[in-house]
Parts: sequence; C-alpha cells; structure tokens
Amino acid sequence: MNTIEYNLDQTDYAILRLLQENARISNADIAREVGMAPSAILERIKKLEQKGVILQYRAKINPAALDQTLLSFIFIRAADGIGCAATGKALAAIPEVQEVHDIAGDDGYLVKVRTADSAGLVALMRDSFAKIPSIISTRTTIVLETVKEEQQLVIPEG
Amino acid sequence: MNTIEYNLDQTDYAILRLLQENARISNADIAREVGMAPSAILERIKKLEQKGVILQYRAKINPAALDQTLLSFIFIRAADGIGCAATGKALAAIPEVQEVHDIAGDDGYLVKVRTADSAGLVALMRDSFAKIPSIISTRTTIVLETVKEEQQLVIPEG
DNA sequence: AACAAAAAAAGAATATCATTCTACATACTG
DNA sequence: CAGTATGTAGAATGATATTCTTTTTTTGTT
Repeated sequence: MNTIEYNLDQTDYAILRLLQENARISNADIAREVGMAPSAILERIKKLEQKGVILQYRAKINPAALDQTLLSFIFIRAADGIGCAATGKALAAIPEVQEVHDIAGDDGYLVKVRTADSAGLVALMRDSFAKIPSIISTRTTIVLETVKEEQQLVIPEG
Repeated sequence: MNTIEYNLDQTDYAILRLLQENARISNADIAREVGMAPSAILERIKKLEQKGVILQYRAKINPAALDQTLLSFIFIRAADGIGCAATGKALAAIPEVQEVHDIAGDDGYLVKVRTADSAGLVALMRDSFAKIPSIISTRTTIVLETVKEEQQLVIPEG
C-alpha cells in the first residue's frame, strides 16, 4: 500500500523538519525548539518510526571522499515487463548502482550509477550490465554538475 | 575541487559504515563496535565532519507520509549552456524538484520531481516550469516502482 | 453539557551518554 | 636522539535518553 494511515500534526511536522536537517540533533534540543518535554518528543519519534513515517537516519557522505565522482543516469531497455522484475533485481544487486526505477512506457529501467571515472563506468557496463541477459539496450547520460541533490521532502509549514 | 585531501583508514570506514546505516547511533555504541574509546570516536567524527567527508545527517522520511507518491524524471532542454546556470538555479528553486543535474550532450538538465499525483505533476509543469523562459522542451518519465532507492555509498571493506 | 475513557504531555528519577581534560603512546622530523 | 605532532585511553562532569508516575488534554458517548 502506498498511503500511510497516520495523521501528522504541526508538532510532528516540526520534529520531522528538524530531523531532516540534522538527524543527530538531541531529543532535548528538539524539545526546546518545539516547546515540549523531552519525554514527549521521544514518544513521538518512536511512533513516527514505528508507523513508517521516518524510514531511516543516514549520514550523507561526500562521494569525492570515497572517489566516486562520476554520476551517470542510464536508461535500460529490458526484455521482461512490469512484474517480472528479474532485471530490476539484478540491477539493484550491483553496488555501484545507487537507484533503480521501473519506468513507464517502454519496458525499461532508469538507473543512477556512481563510479570513480569514465573508465569505471565502462568497466561497470562491461562487467556487470553485460551479464544481465534480459538487457536489450542502454542509453547513458553523464552528469556534468549536480545543481541540487537529493533534496529532502517539503514538509508543510506550521 | 572534487577530490578531498584526507586519508581514511579502516576505523574511519567502519565509523562511516555505521553512521550511514544509522546516523542516530551513539558515539558510545560506535566505540563498542570498533573497539575504541568514545572520546576517540568523537574526535574522529569531528574531523570527518570538518574535512567534509560527512556532509550531513538526515532523516529519511516516507514520501507517502507526506502524500508525495508520484516520482518522475524530466529531461529539460534549455537555451543556456554550461556555466550559464540560470535555468538550473530556477529549477532548483522549485520545492517539488528533488534533484537537478546538468547533463552532457544536449544543453539540458535532468530533474527528479516528487508530486502527490499526476495532477500535481501537470500543475507543476504548468505553473513552475512554464515560467522559466529558457526552457525549450521537456520529456517526462514516470516512475512506476522504485526497485532500489537512494542507495548509500559503497564503503571499502575492512 | 457532562462524564468516562483514552491519549498525550509533564515532571521526576536513574542510567547512559557526550564532552572535556590530562596523561600516555606512537609516529614523524630536524 | 630529542622534539613535535597526532592519536588514543581514561577519568570527571555535565548533559542526555529513557522509564515511570502523575497530570492534563482530548475524544467519544450519553
């Protein structure tokens, strides 16, 4: 199911806004920001996690620090259609593959890939993509510069 | 500059791996995992932040909880080339726009967008995109299902 | 409107944690 | 070989997370 059966109020929004910006903020600081007791914040966060509103807390690491500076998007045409997700799963299993999206229109996937350089991209396509037999063709788009990246969700204002 | 002048060792990798999975883990827990003192972990994390290896700590929020279930990628052809980033900035300023990438090959941008539904997407293109005069044309790809999403970086094994 | 039931928040108490400081070990440098 | 710099451990303290109890607020029902 896509929808979540849980009503968020203004306090929840405020908490989410703070956590989205800085997941390592203390409950005490959140409590001060929203004007409530730390214990109440803890309860709310627990509930937000349990209800599936908060999925994870993650550190965003600089790709350059791990020598993964080349970003590419690859359209992939595959022989299997929707539901038969063998290609998607095979793509998802590749470490360099950041995202895999099943897209509408032409039995294809859109894949986001990070490699060290163009040689790494070539190697990836030769070594990993070529081993997935259902792939018919690929079209690669190189990212020159990311203007805005992995933006967080827009949370309704108080 | 793209590269980072900082050498990471196995302990740093272990810390990054833990923080990437759960940014709200305590320094004490990290210390237990890697077999070091909490004070040492704190120092290392501070340095990783200061050196720009760790960019941010973020809570990943379920888009469905905020009623943003439709994901789309839009290729945008614009009149300005590389460097003249007016179009990119205008796109980045749109709240629904999650990512903006300047791509090679055809003076264009690849944009990732989240809206509530197809009506929201239509409204976005009518109200926001249409107001950017440098946009020549757009090609939209609807995501049916995300197989793998916003994967974190692959950190070298110990 | 009044009451009961349920949910949420505050407040206090305790265990845990972050942070600072000092001391020590290790590696690098002249 | 001294001297410097870097990094870690360990202890101390101040802050925090977490639990539990009490109080308040909300909700639903008559």
